[in-house]
Amino acid sequence: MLCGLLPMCAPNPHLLQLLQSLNLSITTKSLLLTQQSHAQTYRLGLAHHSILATKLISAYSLCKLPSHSLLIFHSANPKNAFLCNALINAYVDNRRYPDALTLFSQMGTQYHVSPDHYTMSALLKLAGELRDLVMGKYVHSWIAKTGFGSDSILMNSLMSMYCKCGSGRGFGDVRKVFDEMPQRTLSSWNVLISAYVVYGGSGFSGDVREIVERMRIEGVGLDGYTVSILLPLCPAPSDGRRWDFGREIHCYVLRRNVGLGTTDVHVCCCLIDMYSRAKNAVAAMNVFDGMSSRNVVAWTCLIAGCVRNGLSEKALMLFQRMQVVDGIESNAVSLISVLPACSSLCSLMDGKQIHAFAIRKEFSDEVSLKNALIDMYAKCGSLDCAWKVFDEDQHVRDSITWSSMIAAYGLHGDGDEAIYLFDKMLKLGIEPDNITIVGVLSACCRSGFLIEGINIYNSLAMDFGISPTPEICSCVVDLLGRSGQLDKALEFIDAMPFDPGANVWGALLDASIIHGNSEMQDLAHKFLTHLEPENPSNYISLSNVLASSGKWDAVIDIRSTMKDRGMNKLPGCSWISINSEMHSFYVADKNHPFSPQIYEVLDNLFLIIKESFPCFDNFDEGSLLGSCG
DNA sequence: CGGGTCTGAC
Repeated sequence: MLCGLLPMCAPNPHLLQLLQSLNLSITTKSLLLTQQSHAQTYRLGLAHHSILATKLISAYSLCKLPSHSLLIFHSANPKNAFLCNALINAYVDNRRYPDALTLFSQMGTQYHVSPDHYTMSALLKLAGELRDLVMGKYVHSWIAKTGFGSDSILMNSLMSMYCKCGSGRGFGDVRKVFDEMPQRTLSSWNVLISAYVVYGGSGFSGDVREIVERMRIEGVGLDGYTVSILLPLCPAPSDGRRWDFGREIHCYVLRRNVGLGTTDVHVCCCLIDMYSRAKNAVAAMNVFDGMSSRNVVAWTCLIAGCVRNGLSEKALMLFQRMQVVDGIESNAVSLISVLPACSSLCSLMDGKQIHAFAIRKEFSDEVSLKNALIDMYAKCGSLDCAWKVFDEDQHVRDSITWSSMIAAYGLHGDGDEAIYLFDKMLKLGIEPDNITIVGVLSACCRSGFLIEGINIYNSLAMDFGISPTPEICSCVVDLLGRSGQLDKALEFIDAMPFDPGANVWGALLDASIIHGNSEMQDLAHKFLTHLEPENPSNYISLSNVLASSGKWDAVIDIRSTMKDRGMNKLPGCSWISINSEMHSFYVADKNHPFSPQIYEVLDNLFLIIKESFPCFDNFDEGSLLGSCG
């Protein structure tokens, strides 16, 4: 008997080795390692081993293969709570919620296993995902009955559930659990702060600051999670230039080696993103350069940051380096992030290359990527390609896809197609949002469709339940203004439910310039320079108008005001790439070798425009050139 | 030497 017992008690070297290899599979989420370990269990005759099976269920779940987890579950007998809980979690993590529920209900009846507090933790996660407050409260009462209220992790799960299921009064429940917990961990504080972020509106508000201050008083330090929750709140809009919480948190990270300083990819990504939003591209770059290892998210953070700050060439260069230097493949999100760089450089070739990569990687079912491609093609001048992307797979479309294509037609001056598509979208029962409306209204503006535009605007509340946004209102002002109804545009501005922003006055200024209304010009200019005293474009546009009508005294006034305030307007520039050669043009530029021929075509185009659009009658060539500045 | 909470790019 002794001989038979000994091998059971002594640690089995094969078992230990397999456990280590499985732990590695789990930390690296490697399918290959998981499969190798799985094969080993058969070779060593350990396929029924409960501990190995539990680990394998988790490992396959992390590789997004919950069906494989189920096979493992079936191969292990008898069932116990470890196996059941691991499989329920595998289902929840892979969004197979009905399967998770079924297994829970079968635990007692079919497998004769009693649910324990780990099961309840899994159920809380499930309730949170399903926003099922009834299920969540069921677990809460189970905890109260069984006396597991001192299990901090379970209580953290409970808070997290209330946060997700809350709908309005959720925060009160989160707070109550937190206040009544006998023992808190740092994670408890982290859940509390994320709940404040969910319910407390935007920014580094007073409530959040209060919690962080309380953590300081109670001697609870921040960890990588805390920092990742707080950084997206910085810089808060209310911070202004008074205080820089983002930088303060960065200093804390460096001082206290949070997440081991610059090795925590999560923390670094949040820092890069924070600095990018604070318009500090240099600081973002420094964080990136200091990272010991980078993944696709880190690269994408930096690329998106460059795009956000107008560094499009840099964004494209980084995109290339990510793949060539670090050997990291881009995913759908990184492609979506880099596409606007192609748009702002009008680089159709770069955009097409990214599109080709997406096709090779079979990302074609990612609707957000499709939307980004439509937008890119439209902005790079290829309406045809935009349409092809829109048209190809009719199942992969959401309301943004429609909005993007409508905006694309608007951008290219085809108001008819834009309105046709808008109607088609409505007929298919797809709900427009305020972005869709801006797209279709600006299409109306560009094509001079006053009646159609106003009709859409008037039907917003009734037909779509959309209330006007500042952007929508500025479209209406543009619409009325361009068609010469300047007084109505002004009336509309007075009746708007919020203070008109710079884009509203800008639209009115453009319209009054087109229609030669100097009174309205002055009014719009006055408000515009009041709202944006530092924007040189606002002065230039008026100065150009005054110059074209020979009012040189007024021009000198404006120019000297600009000089006093140290304003410099970079001259506007257009460019086009023909046979890989870049041709660029400034206003009234005559430096191009083919300048005479180019102006001849321009003159002819101008005549055609004048004949086709009578509203351009008040427009002479001088003011056309002038307003291009 | 098994299963559970909180974090990132569009």
